[in-house]
Amino acid sequence: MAAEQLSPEVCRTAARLGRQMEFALANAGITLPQYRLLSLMSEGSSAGAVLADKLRVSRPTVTGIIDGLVGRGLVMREDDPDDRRRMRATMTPEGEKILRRADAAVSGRLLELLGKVDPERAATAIEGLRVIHDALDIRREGKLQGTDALA
Amino acid sequence: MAAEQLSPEVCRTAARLGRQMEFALANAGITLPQYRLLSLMSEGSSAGAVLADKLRVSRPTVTGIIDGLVGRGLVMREDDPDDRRRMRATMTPEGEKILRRADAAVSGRLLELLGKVDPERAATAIEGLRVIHDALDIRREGKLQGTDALA
DNA sequence: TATTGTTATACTCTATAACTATA
DNA sequence: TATAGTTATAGAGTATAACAATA
Repeated sequence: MAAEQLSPEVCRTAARLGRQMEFALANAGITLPQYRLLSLMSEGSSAGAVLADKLRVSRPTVTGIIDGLVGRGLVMREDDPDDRRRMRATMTPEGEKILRRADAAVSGRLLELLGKVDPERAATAIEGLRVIHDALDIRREGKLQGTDALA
Repeated sequence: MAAEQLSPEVCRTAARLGRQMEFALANAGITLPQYRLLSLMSEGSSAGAVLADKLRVSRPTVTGIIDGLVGRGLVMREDDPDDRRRMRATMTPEGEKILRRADAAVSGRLLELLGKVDPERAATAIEGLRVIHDALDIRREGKLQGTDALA
């Protein structure tokens, strides 16, 4: 590191990568925000406010994404018996199936992409994503301390 | 590499990263698609069809993004004297300024994020993005061979 | 009073189909 | 005929503000 500011190439790569993901996911029949939401649900979160915080989107946005997923039979809305203001979203078997298909599509796209560079460098790219994963999780925990109980 | 399929964590990280970029760019007053388009223009492309191919979006989508940027004074539309069907988009000084601000915002967000992990691992993450950059560019050249003359 | 989720509304991005102007 | 770009239209994701129900 030690860099004061990252090169534009590196910055823009993070932006370009997202479009590649959209493409891969379209083949799996799902959008990027839907993929993010299903991923989060598969980790155990379900209450709307928690999902919104973790995804860093507004609550109406979560309502909309869940509407779409419910409409496609990938998610079900349930009442929370402990607090009747709350909603709980749970994945249907179809939802779990499509999430696995989406993971495979993204994996395929990344591997295809990295197939064009030296294998050692490709390994660096994958390890780099793993690092970013850890950084995002550390950050999420920090930001959300105190609300985790709702997950 | 050698992996048959990448772990869900790695796949989903690529999806989550995009949302982080949206956030950083919002602080700079720009959207992710606008950032992608301005980035591409700063590399020399300007004809609409070429921008659409490189961004991998439809031509009407490019029209829309440029409409927004023109409306904000960040881009100007010009006629191509050589072929009057064609449009050429050029960045205004404000456009260049906001692109630099956007790069800085993204850089700041990435560095802040990676500040939470071991410096050596952070360096791996940045190097990984550089690898992905190269892979994307190699792919872009392959896909667009023959149309490059229009850039 | 505060919180959860939804509704109302508006804007951006996205696509496909149809159109105009030019080649 | 073919290509460049736009318009028309529709759908998804995004936000803020306002609301109802519950705590």
